Amino acid sequence: MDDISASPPGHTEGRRGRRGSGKVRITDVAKLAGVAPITVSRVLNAPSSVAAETLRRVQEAINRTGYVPNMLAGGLASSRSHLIAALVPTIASPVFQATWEALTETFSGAGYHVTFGQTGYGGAREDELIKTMIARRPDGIVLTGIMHSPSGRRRLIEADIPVVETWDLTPTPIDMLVGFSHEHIGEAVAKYLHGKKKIRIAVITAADERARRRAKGLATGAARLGIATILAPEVPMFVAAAPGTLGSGRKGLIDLLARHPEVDAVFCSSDMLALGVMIEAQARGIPVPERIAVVGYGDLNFAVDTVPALTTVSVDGPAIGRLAARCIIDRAQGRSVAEPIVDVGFSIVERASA
Amino acid sequence: MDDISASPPGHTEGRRGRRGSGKVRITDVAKLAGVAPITVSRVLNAPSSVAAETLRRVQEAINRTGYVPNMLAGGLASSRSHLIAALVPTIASPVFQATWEALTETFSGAGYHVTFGQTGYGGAREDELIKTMIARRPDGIVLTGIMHSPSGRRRLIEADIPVVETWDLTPTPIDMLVGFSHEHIGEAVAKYLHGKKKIRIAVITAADERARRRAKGLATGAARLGIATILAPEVPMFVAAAPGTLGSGRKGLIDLLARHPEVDAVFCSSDMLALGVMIEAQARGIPVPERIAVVGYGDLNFAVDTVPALTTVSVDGPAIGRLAARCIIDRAQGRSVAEPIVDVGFSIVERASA
DNA sequence: AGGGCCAATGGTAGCGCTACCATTGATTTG
DNA sequence: CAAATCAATGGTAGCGCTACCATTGGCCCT
Repeated sequence: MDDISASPPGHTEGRRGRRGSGKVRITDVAKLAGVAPITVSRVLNAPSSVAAETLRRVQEAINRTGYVPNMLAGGLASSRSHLIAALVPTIASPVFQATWEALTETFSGAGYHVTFGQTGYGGAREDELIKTMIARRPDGIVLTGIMHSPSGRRRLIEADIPVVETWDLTPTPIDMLVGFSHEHIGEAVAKYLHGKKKIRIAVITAADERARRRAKGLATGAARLGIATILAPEVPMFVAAAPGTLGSGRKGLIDLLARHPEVDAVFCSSDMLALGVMIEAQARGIPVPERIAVVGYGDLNFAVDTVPALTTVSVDGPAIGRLAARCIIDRAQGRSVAEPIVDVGFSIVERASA
Repeated sequence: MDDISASPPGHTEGRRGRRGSGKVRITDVAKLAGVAPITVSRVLNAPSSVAAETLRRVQEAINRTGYVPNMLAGGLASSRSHLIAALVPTIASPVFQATWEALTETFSGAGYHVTFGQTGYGGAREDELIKTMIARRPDGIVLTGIMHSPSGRRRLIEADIPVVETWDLTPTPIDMLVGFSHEHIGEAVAKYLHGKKKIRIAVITAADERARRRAKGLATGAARLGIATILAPEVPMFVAAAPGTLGSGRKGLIDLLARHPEVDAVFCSSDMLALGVMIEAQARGIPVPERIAVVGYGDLNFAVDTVPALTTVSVDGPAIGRLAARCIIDRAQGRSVAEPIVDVGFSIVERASA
């Protein structure tokens, strides 16, 4: 009872039975520590409910054996997988980076692991992905944008898992929501550029639904102010796979100037596009912002270092991540979520390019 | 036996017993289809072993009930989680993007889901992360770079899970390896710049171990060629968290020119840094490549569109991803892996900047 | 025709963990 | 001082699935 006899750090003692991984299990640790398996479980999941001396003994046994709990088994038994599924267009998009970082960080602090599933910007694999995600029984699901597909919505609702939609706004979320209005951004940019005496505003955008809504907002705002907009056709290259690239920004400006030489301002759907526009402008000797003003979106870390420094739309990405995580954690702990719909807003960061 | 009577698409029939998710289980589907649970399991996991008519009936039952298998239970029972853990510095780094994309794609095609764990560039949380990853019993683990920490190596070996190390080379991998030599890259760049009559080469690098080894390779190569190098101290900002930024590239060049005005070439540890260098050079009226040549690393999608177009080191990222996935898939299927150590090499893409 | 073989399906017994209730002994309370 | 309370621990019975080994019936072979 008080003798913790060391056993050789368990392996190759002939795999037991017909199945099993042949690895250390909770019962092995329990035996070594002279307690019941459930006590080891408590040491791991609710250490405050175990006596100090017992805690010590069990922890020593864990170290001695190199025990690593099997979360598949734990999750199955407790219906808590400690897993969060995040559906994102692509993990590499710098626009969302800060959000996923904060999300991961916040969840990690609460004992959850975030796993990302990539839907692609078209959202084609979305439905299939939701199914495979639900198959792992996550404790929460975070979506990028609003889930539009009815089948996807149904699946999520039937799965009975807390869901947070992010980076957008709708009066009818599936469950919870942390985002902002893309239409309002467009309108605000129109107003901003109007204030800068720009009257012929164009848009260069990647084929992204939310970007398109920002463009629509711009058109609405401009119309209201009585100024012209030129909604350029989508930049044809690089559009599908990823957020806009430097190259498509350059091509966008070339195309735009060919068709509408009178343009005096461009609203880009990402800072990378905006950088491309400015590089092309510089190559052609077009002064920014005097001749053409450029506004980006995302406020990426390089925006402050471009020449001229980029005026851009900034969204508090980390806040979205933190709040989304909070929503799910609160829900998981049985607390009711005070604000199931949060608008984090946005701001226009004025620099030199517009 | 032949009557598939519809039951109301199961929910809210009062959660059974004291536990359980209250959701459709495999037995519910089996009952509805008039078969044993194991047959439903086979429909899902080995459909070719089931008669066509049975297959049809079971699939209809699955659709009717909206059944989504519980992979926690399945994984526990079969010791196959269909999960792959990938440890990466940060998911957002554009340098690795193509690799993770190909990796995810290849695994996805074989029925695996890839989950990413972020170690941070310092690798501080690495050990802890490995533990939590192993707790989910992945069928394979993919590492970015070589695992150096002895405790990490031990854990991985004891876990008895296939491991692939990537993006680097070592004669003593834990298990399998797909990468290339960073030293050789440095040497090749030295040779390349020497061929361009550059004799005072500097390095601007992020605080990344592999980047530092490329710099070392450059020094080695330059020394062998009898030309000078200036190994600049690390750019002090943005260094820890992420790959180099545009801003740190600009700062790097400023710093370098202040201390070593004679510099005639700069090797950057990432294309983003290189872009920053070129922007700063342009702002100062320094002609690239005539006065200073710039070489990047990564061959990111914007490299071809910078002004001047960026000469950079290209690595076949997708190949690394595909091959790493193949290694693990082969191993999982009991096949022996023909080449457990693969050197994918690299190339220098000559454009205008050097 | 009898044996062997194979394709298709099922019964049973776990996988490794935790929820749910005991149970124990020590401590408090009226 | 008996009853009630509490902190600490344990026994039992699953969680939902699949490995393993039958079992069944049809087909081929000699």
